[in-house]
Amino acid sequence: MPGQEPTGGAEAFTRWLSTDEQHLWLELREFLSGMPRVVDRQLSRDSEVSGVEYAVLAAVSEARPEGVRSGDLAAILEWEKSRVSHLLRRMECKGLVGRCAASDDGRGQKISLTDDGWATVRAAAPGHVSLVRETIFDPLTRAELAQLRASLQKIRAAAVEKGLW
Amino acid sequence: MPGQEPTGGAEAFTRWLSTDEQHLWLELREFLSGMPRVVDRQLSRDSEVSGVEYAVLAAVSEARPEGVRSGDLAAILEWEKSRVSHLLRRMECKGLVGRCAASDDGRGQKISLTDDGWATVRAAAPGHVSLVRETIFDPLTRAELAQLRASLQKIRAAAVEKGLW
DNA sequence: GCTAAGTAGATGACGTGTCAACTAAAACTT
DNA sequence: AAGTTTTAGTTGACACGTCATCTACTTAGC
Repeated sequence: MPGQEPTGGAEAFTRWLSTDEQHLWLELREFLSGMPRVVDRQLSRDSEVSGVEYAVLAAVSEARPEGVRSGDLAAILEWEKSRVSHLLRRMECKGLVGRCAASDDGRGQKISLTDDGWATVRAAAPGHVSLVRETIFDPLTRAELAQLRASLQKIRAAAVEKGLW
Repeated sequence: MPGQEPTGGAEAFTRWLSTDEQHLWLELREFLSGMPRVVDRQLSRDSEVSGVEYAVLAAVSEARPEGVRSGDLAAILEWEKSRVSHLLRRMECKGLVGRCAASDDGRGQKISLTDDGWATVRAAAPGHVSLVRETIFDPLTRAELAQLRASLQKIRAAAVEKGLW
């Protein structure tokens, strides 16, 4: 539906989408909004964390044990710093992560998991991985997976080139 | 990073992700969070609407001219009713859509575009379609597009089967 | 050393999505 | 017709992401 000529205007040389293209774009849009919801739902049904919280827990759990700088976390996750900051505040309130002042830089903190954070990520990981495996890796052949990855990379590259990624 | 065994636990028979699988899953996650942002950014840079607003405008613009029921809108967009309701309220404030009581059903309203809504969607459509074409349809071959669509459908089907879609 | 520029991160405002609870009108039941 | 159940849609609380702005520290230039 969004991709078709809006009834009435024929002003410019826009190459509107064909019916086939519209179907794919629709499928893609549904995938973009639906898939994160699926991940979220599985996690908050089977554990006490949301998808984004899990991403943070997992990232911190894989960093050096002294803790990670919140800026590094933002880089790893490819998120905005403020997004990380907001989320860390909420997660600190829940007792999932702890912050302590960085020794070398008076501005930053080292983020690390609390015992609760560790317990939570350990409890959540198997279900999460199973979901990913059962929805992504099991239904597709190796060739399809490779092709999928290549296509996503091409799309991303095109967006990067337009300066919008 | 989320998909690997959380250091320390070897309790259960979880089939953790291989390095290759982790890379694909990472690519996919970046795609899931990055792509909607790309669409959003293009729209709010070149017009006065967000991605979700555009989706509503486009959907309403293609419905019968008397207007659409908000529930139908939710079905078309595959959104929750409350999401549609919230968004319509905001869009009504901006003067993009109008509501009038449905003649046959005292509960519902018919949603339709205001002149402003029409002008907005007509102005935004070409740029939006160009973005989609240039990031999705131009970089990929017909075969890749067909394959992409098939893969997304398989993934979605697997999620539906798990009752999480 | 002192000022200027840059960096780490926090914060507030705002738009957005979700869930659960709610209101009111249909539709069904007997 | 009165009561029950569905259905349409709204609302409020809350989590979340983005943007612009702010503070405090660090670094570079002189």
